[in-house]
Amino acid sequence: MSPRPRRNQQQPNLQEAIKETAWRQIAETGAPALSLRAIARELGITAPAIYNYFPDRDALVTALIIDAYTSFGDAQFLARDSVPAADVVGRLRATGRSYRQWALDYPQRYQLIFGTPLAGYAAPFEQTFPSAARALGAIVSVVEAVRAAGRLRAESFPQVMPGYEQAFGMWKNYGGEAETISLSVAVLIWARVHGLVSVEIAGNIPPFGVNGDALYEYEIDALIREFVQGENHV
Amino acid sequence: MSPRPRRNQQQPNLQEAIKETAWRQIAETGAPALSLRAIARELGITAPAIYNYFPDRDALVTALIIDAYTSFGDAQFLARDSVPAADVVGRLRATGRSYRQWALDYPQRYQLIFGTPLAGYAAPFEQTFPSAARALGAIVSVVEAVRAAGRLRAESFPQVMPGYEQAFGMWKNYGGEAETISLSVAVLIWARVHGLVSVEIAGNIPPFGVNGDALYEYEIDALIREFVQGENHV
DNA sequence: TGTACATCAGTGAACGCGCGTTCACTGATGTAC
DNA sequence: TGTACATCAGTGAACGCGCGTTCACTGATGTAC
Repeated sequence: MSPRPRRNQQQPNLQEAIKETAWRQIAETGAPALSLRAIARELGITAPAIYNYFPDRDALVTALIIDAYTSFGDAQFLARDSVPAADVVGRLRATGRSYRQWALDYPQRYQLIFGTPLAGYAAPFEQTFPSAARALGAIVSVVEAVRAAGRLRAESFPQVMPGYEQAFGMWKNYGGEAETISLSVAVLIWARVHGLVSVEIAGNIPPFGVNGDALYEYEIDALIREFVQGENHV
Repeated sequence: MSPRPRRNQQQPNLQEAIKETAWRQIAETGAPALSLRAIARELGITAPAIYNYFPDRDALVTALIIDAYTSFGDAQFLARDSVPAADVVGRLRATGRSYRQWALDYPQRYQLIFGTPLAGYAAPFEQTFPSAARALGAIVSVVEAVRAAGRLRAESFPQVMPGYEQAFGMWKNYGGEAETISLSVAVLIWARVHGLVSVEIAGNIPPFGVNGDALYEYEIDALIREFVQGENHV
């Protein structure tokens, strides 16, 4: 009962080809306009063939979202782990930089997971949550490391919101252990970083271009100045 | 040649009724799914009747965007002007609070103007720019007032990006006079505020609820701490 | 090596749907005399 | 006050389109003997 060899020579991995084509279309016409028939057309197959790989359109979207979170999380952890664990500030900086870089590299993916939700599509929570929690867990882990090193300055930071206690409980299963205060601070850091990045990506104002680098670095410095105490230049 | 009285008793102002219905539909099914036929159905008229008020679907969307910017700008200036001009910090605080409040009051409007752009729709720049510049000009004017009072702390702030010089030139026609540095700082402030608000609105994480107030106040305090010097409590 | 058979990825026709937009029209409303 | 006329907001039918999804099918591929 060995697995059957591929039959289609042109598209050895149709499942992947479908997703790649979907991303290209999302980049061109936006996620809401994603169309199975258009994907099939571009791939030179007929639309029903897609149903051999995804039960329906929503399942394809879900797969795209999970892939995006996974790719994003990979980039986050790769950046974090490129700096020695002892250098907590360096890790915070690297993770923050990586956040923007990934968003600039894959703006469509970024918009799909963090932008306006798709109309008529509700992401199945149980399916997407693990990859989402893992991805956002990188920043949490870095903040937690700052706290564990006794260098988190958050005395005046507002208490985490009650509604988050439950989410935080689930978080621990996928995103790793962290004190509540670390999660709270991470939410604010995430919001700041997301703000700059989404403004830069959305295209509602002129692109930041190279100078976006300087603005972004300034913002990361401001975050470190505000939330980290002790020698900040390693 | 006096204007003709209304003929339709049920809908004395159909143009407005169309826009209101459009907003309701955007709230329910998202802006990309906005449909003239669905609007007509809800209003009890036929779809072609809409063409007496808007030349096509895009024109309706443009009108909605302009209305949203206008409403947003009104709220911004109302908040700003509720504080005496001499109290520059109070004005910054009031404008910042108003930003979030308007977004929470009208999340669909907020998403339409600041969220992911609509696929296949390109806002006609000349039509939307004035209301957009005016609306965002409120924050700029407040930062400029801080600067004019000699209290803007922005020595280490990165220079404004070259691509913005042109945009800034146009800005002055609609958003008012301001030094380049004030615009630069305003962009960052806007990005921070937008980050928190869009995270809160998008629904990708649990809602902040009442505790969002505390987090938002913290963020405004942080901005004032960072960018304003002198006695900050008036 | 050769033949009969099972698998199953992809096809092509068809379904019902909602969409934006056009067009000739109608009939109530208002105006001119 | 009464009548003929002009206006024009809204109608209803129709267009061509693309969509997601179903279904019976086909025919190349692989397997068993």
